[in-house]
Amino acid sequence: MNPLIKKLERFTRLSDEDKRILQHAAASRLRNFEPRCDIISEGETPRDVNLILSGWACRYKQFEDGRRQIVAFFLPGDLCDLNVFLLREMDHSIGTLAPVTLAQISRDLLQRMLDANSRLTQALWWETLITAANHREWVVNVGQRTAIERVAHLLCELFHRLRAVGLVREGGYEMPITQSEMADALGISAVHVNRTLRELRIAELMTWKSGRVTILDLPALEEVGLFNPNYLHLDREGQQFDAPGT
Amino acid sequence: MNPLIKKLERFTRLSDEDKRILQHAAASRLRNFEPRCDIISEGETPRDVNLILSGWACRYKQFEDGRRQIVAFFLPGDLCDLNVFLLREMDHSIGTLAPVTLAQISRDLLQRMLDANSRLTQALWWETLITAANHREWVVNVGQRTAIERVAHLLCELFHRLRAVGLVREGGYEMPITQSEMADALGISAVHVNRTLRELRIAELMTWKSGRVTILDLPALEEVGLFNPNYLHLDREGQQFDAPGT
DNA sequence: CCTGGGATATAACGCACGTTAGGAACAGGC
DNA sequence: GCCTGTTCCTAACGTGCGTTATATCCCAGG
Repeated sequence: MNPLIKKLERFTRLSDEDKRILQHAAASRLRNFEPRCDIISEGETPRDVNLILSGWACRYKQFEDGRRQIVAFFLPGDLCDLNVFLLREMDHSIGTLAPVTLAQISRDLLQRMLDANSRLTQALWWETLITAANHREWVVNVGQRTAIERVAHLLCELFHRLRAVGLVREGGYEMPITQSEMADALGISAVHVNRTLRELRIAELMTWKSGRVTILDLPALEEVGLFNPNYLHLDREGQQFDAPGT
Repeated sequence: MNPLIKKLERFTRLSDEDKRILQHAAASRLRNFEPRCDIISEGETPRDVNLILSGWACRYKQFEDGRRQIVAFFLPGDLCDLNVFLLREMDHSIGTLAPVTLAQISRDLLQRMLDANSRLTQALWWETLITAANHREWVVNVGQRTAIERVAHLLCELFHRLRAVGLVREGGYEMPITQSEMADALGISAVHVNRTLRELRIAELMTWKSGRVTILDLPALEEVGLFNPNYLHLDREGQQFDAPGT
């Protein structure tokens, strides 16, 4: 099933018509990308909204001297993103990590979807605000947390987000990235990521081998990472829609 | 003049009617806040959209152990923010730094403004996307930059943003926060902020005394901070509006 | 004028993390 | 099977920044 529908349904009730429209959009212009290649680069003008159907991608910014910061992960069901409507040029890049299949939704089609359906408009507003909330938590993560707190926090975030689209099985999930990429997301060195993972492994909170993470003790891991899932806003919200202005 | 209008006009042309509506909204329910108090706290349900008319505020998140991360500064003309429409509870707090005057715009009024005027709707979309872009740059700032790069980068950001609303005079601006608050925004200690400011002062790039920052050499400061203003999207954009779907 | 309290300034010391280096494990190609 | 490259893992050493402590400045209040 379309992971975007799955995700949006956590937030608002979608009619059969809504789902049909989304299904149609997701079927438009499928493309496949290799791992570690750019979907769109900083400075380019965005043309389409991309909906990730499978695989992992990320937003990142890179300095000329080679330093790189990943500022968000894209998982199946994520839209990347609505900048296309408004911003003349990308201020960051979007690249794949694992092999990705995505649907390119043209600005035109999306505009027609929004014009015709105010519930979808609201749902996409919601997506945008959640993205910003996620960015804020990442600022906190790299700004205040210690290395072990950061690693634990990220593992918890991925667990919750992947569970929301049905990709957690047997208490774990596929983790198709390298420790070095994780380091770029957390603002610490790859060596220190490795040290930190060892600590978590020894504490029997999680394991990570052959591309699969298993969470052994979620409450304990959340405690280590000072993790509060409220910023993901994954519980059903948005009842406000039906009665705006109360 | 209303700083919000000034800011939005950098992005799109506003009709007299648009301006009248904005002016009206900004006049609704004015409130004053003392320095260092919360406008809305994490966990609360937002009721109004607040438009900062004068003074400085910030978004922040705080841990129980006292650590705090400021994730964004609000300057005059900033809206804080559209979460009110969609999110049931705040995942962060908004508090003042300097004394603040703001206009509380009710959800009701804002909804009517948006329904009646698609150009304003687009302009607020734009505001939201810029907010997210700003958050991303802050992730990069705390994740990758060294202390001196962070300080320089923040000083440059403030310079550009304040200039956009007409608050830069004689190559400098009012800086109504403490070094300790700056430390919370940059993810470094207050002591190290002080050390770093000394370096910038000795290099004759800037001065900061009695609540006023003067930028002595902007190009050099931008170079130290690896600063690229593209993420602020302050140049006129949004021509796409008038011909969506091209 | 003096006094108190917060902000700024600077120094001394410690540690969490970065850097460098190298070996082990693993995957893909032939 | 072998070769080659990438990722993982660990150890040793260095450093940028945190912590603690104290002095100084500045302004508001009396």
